[in-house]
Amino acid sequence: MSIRRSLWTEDLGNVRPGKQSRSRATQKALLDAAEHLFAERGDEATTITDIAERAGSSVGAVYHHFRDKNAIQHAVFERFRETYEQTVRDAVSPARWDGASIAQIVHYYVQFSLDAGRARPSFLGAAIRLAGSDPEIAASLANFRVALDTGLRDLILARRSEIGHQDPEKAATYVIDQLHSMLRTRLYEPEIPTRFSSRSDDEFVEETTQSVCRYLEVPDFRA
Amino acid sequence: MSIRRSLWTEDLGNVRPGKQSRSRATQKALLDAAEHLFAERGDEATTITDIAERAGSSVGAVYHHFRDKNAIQHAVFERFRETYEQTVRDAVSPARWDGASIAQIVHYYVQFSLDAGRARPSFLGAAIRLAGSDPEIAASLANFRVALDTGLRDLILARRSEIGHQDPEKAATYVIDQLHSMLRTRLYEPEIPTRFSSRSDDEFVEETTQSVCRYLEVPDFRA
DNA sequence: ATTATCTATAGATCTATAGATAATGC
DNA sequence: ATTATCTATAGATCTATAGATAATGC
Repeated sequence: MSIRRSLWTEDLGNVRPGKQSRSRATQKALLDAAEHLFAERGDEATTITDIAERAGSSVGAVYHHFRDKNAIQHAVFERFRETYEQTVRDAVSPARWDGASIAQIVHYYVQFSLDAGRARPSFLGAAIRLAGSDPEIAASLANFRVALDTGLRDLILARRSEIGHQDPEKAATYVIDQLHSMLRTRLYEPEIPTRFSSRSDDEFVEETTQSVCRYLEVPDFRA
Repeated sequence: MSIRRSLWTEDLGNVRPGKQSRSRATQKALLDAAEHLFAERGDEATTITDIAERAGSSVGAVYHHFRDKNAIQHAVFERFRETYEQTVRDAVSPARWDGASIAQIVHYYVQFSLDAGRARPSFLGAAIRLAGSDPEIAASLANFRVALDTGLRDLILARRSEIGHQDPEKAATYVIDQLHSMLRTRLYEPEIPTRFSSRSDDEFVEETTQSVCRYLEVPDFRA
């Protein structure tokens, strides 16, 4: 039997809730395929046939599980969001950084971000490319960014006494921009290589930490 | 009469050399339209009809001037390249910075880049988006980047005696990455706003210069 | 006479659906 | 009996061309 439209129109989800164990496997294969293709060439250059082929499935199966192409895009992003939300919350939890200096926070935060980005390059990569053509996804990603930035900012400003810079609020904001701009360039923009990209991650972490510490005028103490 | 294919196959150009004065005006209108649309939504989401409409022209006219869609993309990039090449060469010419300190170079270079980017946002924006789907354009843009980075690096290392950082080569490379990552984020990535984007360009220039000077350990002297 | 432009449309490509077949689990 | 998958294809959209009409400049 073919898809009953009402099922899709009535509920708000992007994925058909499966009733056989096969469903989950197929859905995962389709989402993995879509995630990689979106990250590599973007959503517009990716066809339904591409996704089905890469997943070792068929076009019909795609439409059994997802209402339309837009639903696939949102499902890919939704999976990213669910996984990432918790990670971000953990990363900037004050408890995690209890007793750490600003230098230590910066050092380990950059290191962690590089490791996370390298572990699954398509993950945030797909989300960033989807945000380019879908305002709803862009808005959701922006919220994430605000949560992450605010968390980091609070961590830094809680250690305000370490800071020599005459305007700690402004300086903390600048530093967060610096970290995220440089991390994103290093991880997700291979089409325009940077000078520093030939150097190791360790050197990147080291120089970034030094740069931030000297700008904020905090002691570079990372024992 | 319709297009003679041989004209396109034989020559290597992307644009038909016009023989009437109308030609130049139509070509400019088409390239302007394409540049803006490519910058806003990317090349894949832009149709030939979109370009013709925005230029106040017709689909037939587009194909009179350009071999195919790919030729339009390359022509847009080519126009960017010709204009930008000279600007970049001027910007990093040693003569221009004769007698300037590192602090002054950084300050005015960032200021100049912001002004140039704001003056014609679609310009580099279109080139960056085109690079995402065209390896040839990506390679050309990468060459640009190398020329610009090398020029800046030479300017900084020619003032090596000002630098306190123990590894001037590494530090100069890092600084160039920092400048270009942050400029690009600030100018061309509106889908993911940054914390600092609510602050003025003047503050951005000021904090960037301070950050660079303190990291390099050069005197922040900008008289 | 040549060059530039327009309208209309053929041909290619992609999304989404129909209808048939295969697998699952009560 | 229900759910999942496949193949084949209708319909929409986009690129590129054909052929007719209008403007230019020797």
